[in-house]
Amino acid sequence: MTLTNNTFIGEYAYSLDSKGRVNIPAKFRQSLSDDNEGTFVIARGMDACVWVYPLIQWKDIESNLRNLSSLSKINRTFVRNTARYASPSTYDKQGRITLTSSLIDYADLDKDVLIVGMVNKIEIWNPTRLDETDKQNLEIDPAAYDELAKNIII
Amino acid sequence: MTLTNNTFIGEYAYSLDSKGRVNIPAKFRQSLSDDNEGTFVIARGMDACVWVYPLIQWKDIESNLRNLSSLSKINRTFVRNTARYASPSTYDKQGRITLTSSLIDYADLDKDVLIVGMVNKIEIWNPTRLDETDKQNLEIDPAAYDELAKNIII
DNA sequence: TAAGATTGTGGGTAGTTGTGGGTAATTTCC
DNA sequence: GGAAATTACCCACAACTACCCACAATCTTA
Repeated sequence: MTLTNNTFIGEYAYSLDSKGRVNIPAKFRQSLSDDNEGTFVIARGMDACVWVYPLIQWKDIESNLRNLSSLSKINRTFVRNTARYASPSTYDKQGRITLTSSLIDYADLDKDVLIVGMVNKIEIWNPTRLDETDKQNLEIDPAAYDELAKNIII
Repeated sequence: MTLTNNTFIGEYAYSLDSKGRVNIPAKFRQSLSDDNEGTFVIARGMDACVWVYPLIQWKDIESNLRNLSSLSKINRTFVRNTARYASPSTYDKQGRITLTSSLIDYADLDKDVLIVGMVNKIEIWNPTRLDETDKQNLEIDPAAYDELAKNIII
């Protein structure tokens, strides 16, 4: 039942325990290729959530960051903000990763969390924050959204 | 008799059992190519129904989503809304797939369901909801049909 | 028309998955 | 260098899911 390697879809309601651990859904783990070595890289999301990349995917991002010249101010800022809060996390025998308290604070995570598959990465949300973000996104220009949808036949 | 591979037409009245399983019509299963690995991807429909894609069809959508950079907010929203409610489902020896309770709620499914072939995908409806949707659609602007006629020969 | 094959539906069971907590190893700090 | 705190690893259990078997209704074929 594996789709494409290192690809994640679906939504799961899990819980963050007192030690800062969250389960990675079994379906996501099955999709991981071996060269990820059971390791993810967790980072700040652009929205109020935690981004979780499989190691392989992150290495790709790293090499892209490497190509951004630090001569440009926006590049420096972007690279700094991306790299600064990122950290690797290997999952235990039960399939859980440990989040840093800095990221738990950033995403405002409590006991109940939502794990969302974002195709090439995973998002961890406080359900309330995700609701709020959803509502804000209703204000997105429908024309721009349609334009995007036009290029993808669903 | 199979028409084209991975192509679905016709309507079937089946039932959703207490475990959330629905049968995929035998005719639909016969049309599936082997590279689908007996797997569908179920997702939220644009109407109040469940969309069921053969794996191959979904992989196409997935690879389009993969190419959308998450730097852009509209891209993130689009990927999230599409991927979030999707989930793979392999059919069992009897040819049934299991629906998630989230999708059963969304489509307001009860025991009796209607399976509708939509050419490249399958729809699962609550019969009452489909009736309602049909009635609303009678009010479609004839001009819209004329516009459609430009794109398809029937 | 009758026998056989196929198809749709229901339910039992064994294995998997999510979650909590305990203990040992490691790191930090005085 | 040693105590305290933190982290990593392991075990246990309850809930759930996937797999299997059974049977009745329908369709096919001779």
